Formats: sequence, structure tokens, C-alpha cells
Amino acid sequence: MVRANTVSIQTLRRLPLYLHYLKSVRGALPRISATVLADALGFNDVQVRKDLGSVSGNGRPKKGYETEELIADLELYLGCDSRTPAVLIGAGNLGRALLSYGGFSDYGLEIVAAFDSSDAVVGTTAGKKTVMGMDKLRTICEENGVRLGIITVPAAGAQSACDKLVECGVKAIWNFAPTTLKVPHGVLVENENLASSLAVLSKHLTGEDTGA
Amino acid sequence: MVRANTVSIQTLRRLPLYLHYLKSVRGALPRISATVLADALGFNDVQVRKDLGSVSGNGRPKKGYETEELIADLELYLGCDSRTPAVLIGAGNLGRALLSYGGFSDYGLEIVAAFDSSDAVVGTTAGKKTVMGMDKLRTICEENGVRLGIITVPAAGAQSACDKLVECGVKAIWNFAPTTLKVPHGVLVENENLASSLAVLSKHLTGEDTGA
DNA sequence: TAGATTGTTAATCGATTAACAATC
DNA sequence: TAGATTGTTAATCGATTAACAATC
Repeated sequence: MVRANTVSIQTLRRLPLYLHYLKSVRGALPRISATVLADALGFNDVQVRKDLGSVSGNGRPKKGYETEELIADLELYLGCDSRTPAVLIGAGNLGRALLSYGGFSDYGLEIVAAFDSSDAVVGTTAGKKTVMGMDKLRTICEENGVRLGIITVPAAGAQSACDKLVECGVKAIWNFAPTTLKVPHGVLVENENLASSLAVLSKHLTGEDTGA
Repeated sequence: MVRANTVSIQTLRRLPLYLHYLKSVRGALPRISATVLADALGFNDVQVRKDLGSVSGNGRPKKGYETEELIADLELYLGCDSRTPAVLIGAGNLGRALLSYGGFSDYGLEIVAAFDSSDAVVGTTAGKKTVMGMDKLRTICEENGVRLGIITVPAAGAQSACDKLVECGVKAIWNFAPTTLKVPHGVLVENENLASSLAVLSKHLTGEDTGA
């Protein structure tokens, strides 16, 4: 019987961190315990044990986990083996940065094409991809079975870009624009909100000034 | 008596979103209620009321909040008026994107200088700033009273960049590299972890395939 | 006044942490 | 065997949501 999907969203967010660390020590450490992993990443060891248990269950008392086995389990769970085709809208600085960043392929993400509404940008290249006009969006999405869209346009154009993606059958949107997007039920938006992170950092700094 | 700082980190992360939305409707809406705001951003209305209550308390039954007053309260709380000088290490694509992005100044962040360890990049410009060599880091930090550092180097160089920042007196680090950083007590690290977000999105997509 | 809206107090929910039994 | 480590069950903690009283 297949175990129910009981992995919480918080756990899900930590899994790539485990995977990344394990890959960096594979070879050096043939086995690794939850305690060691927790220490390396600054997490609670029980938390790590629980997280790993929900995707692997191959840990053995006294020994810990076989590093390679755990990597394989994590990659399987995260779908790193399968390709997830994606499109990106907005080929400004941030868009170009994401296009050039090679690290996503480790997690199965493949940005198949980039789009921009500005004629000045269409035709230029970034990360070995040529930027296309918005009129090509539907065809590309259909041909590649794209269900993931990345939005890196300015705030003002984000909702419009989002609507177009949804029309083309996209079911998950990675939003880098500082706006809240309205989407139909069944479409997931993940906001990469830089202003939120900045607020946490700034507060830490000002808090120190007046702190005890 | 000054109210104790009881704002939770989750609330703190939402405050910039309120501020951003309010700015977009100022003029059009002289007053706004928590209910309307919640609706616009897709939050629970009680949550919004609680969030706003912790930084403003100027809401009035039947009327709601004066938009301008609320904006002022949020800006005051978030320290948008005061300048927070920061340095950035790693002038690759992502680093350049952040340097060129003008939106941070709305929240008081001012990237005073960018650094890179590669001679090939030193001397080039990005976002009107010239990239400097790492040897200049200490001087710049001291002269500008920098306590916030942004790391946009590849994973392998992140800890080293982090250590240098801490040595120069930085107390808050915004880490875009996919690694966990070790820092002394009192230094806050905020990880902008793209792999985590990607995991959530991917799981949503694969979950649909097998889902009920 | 009546009703919309605030702000607060209590209940629920979910995630983290602690305690402990199982096992190699 | 003894002890390290896993995995599970219970307790704690924090955040969200619901219920309700206060008020303009």
C-alpha cells in the first residue's frame, strides 16, 4: 500500500536543503545520521528524522542512512528525475538571471522558453534561449505541455501575464513580481516576495538598537 | 508607554504586502477597511485586522482606516523612512538583477556598493554602481556603517563571503546562495531559497496527476 | 437608531519539540 | 551486551480562525 501524502508544506520546503547538503558530502560520507544532518543545517534532529521518515524510511538504528540511498529517495520524491517544462515571462534583469542560472535542472526544472511584451527585448538571447514575443506563448505551452509559469515582469504587468499563463493551461505560477495575483481555483501561486524577507532583516537591525 | 514588540514574524512578512497594495490605491480610496484589504490580497479579514492593529490602531468602527494614515504607520514601523545601507557580494546575473532593481528603495534599502572576487568582473558597472574588489569591503562597510549584507555568489563561495561580512560588522545577511550559512549568535540569516519554492510548485503539479 | 466595522478573547489548527520505546 | 540511533506517541508552542463585545 502506498503511504498517504502526509508531508507538510514546511517539510517539503526543507527537503531540497537536505538533498543539496547530501550531494555535497556524498563520497565523503557513505552513511549519515539525522543528528549529523541536523547539525550541519542548523535544524532540530527530531525534525530531520521526521522529515526523512516521511520520504524514505530506510534509516537504521545505530547506522543512520545510506547517503546514496537517501539521495535517491529524495530525488524520487521531489521528482528530480522527471523534467518539468516551464516558461518565463519578463526578460529583464531578474528574468535573465533565472534563465542563466543552471541550478534548477538539479530539481528537474527546464525553462523551455522566455517571453517578453517589449519589442526591444524580443529576439535577444539569455542563457542560450532566445526571447520570444507574447504571441508565441500559447503554441509553445501546448507543444511542450507546460504547466509551470514564472513571472518576472514589473508589478503592473504581473496580473496580465498571469492571466495569459492560466489561459494556456498553466497550473502553477512562480511569481517574482511584488503583487498578489488572482487565479482560479486549482492554480497554485508561489510568491517569491523579496520585500517580506527584507522586512524581517530590517526589523532585526532596528530591533538591536533599542533591544535589551 | 511604548507597546511591546509583539509582531510575529509571519505578520511582519505580510506588512510590506499591505503597504504595497495601499500605495497602489491611495488617491482612489481615501479610506479602506480590513475586509476590503483582506479581499484584495486573499487573506482572512480577522488576520488583517490583527496585523494592522499591531502597528497602527487608528482604525475606526464603521469607517475603517484612513489610507494615508495607515501607509504612514506602516512605513514608520517598517523603517521605510530611514536608510538602511547594504553591501552586495557576487556581481553575477542575480547580483546585477538586484542592483538594477529600483524597488528596494521604497523600503529604505540602499545598496551602497557591490563586490566580487573575480578580476574579470571588478570594474564593470551594474545599476549605476561600479563593482569593487573584495579588498575594499572593510573600508566601505566602516565608512557607511553597513550592517546588512547580500550574498549572491555561487554556493561554494557563500560561507567565505558570509565570514567576511561578519568580520566587517554585518549583523543581518540576505542569502541567495543555496547553502546553509554558519554565523555567530546575534547575526540573522534570511535565506531566499528558490529550491524550496520550486519544490512546492513541482509537488502541486505532480500531486494533480495522481490526485482524487 | 441600526448596522458596519473594529479590536479582543477563546477555540482551533498545524508544526515543532520532547519523551520514550524499538532495534540493530 | 551496551549504546547509538531510529521512529512514534504525547506535549508544547505559535499562528490562524471563530465568536463576540465595543463603538462610531
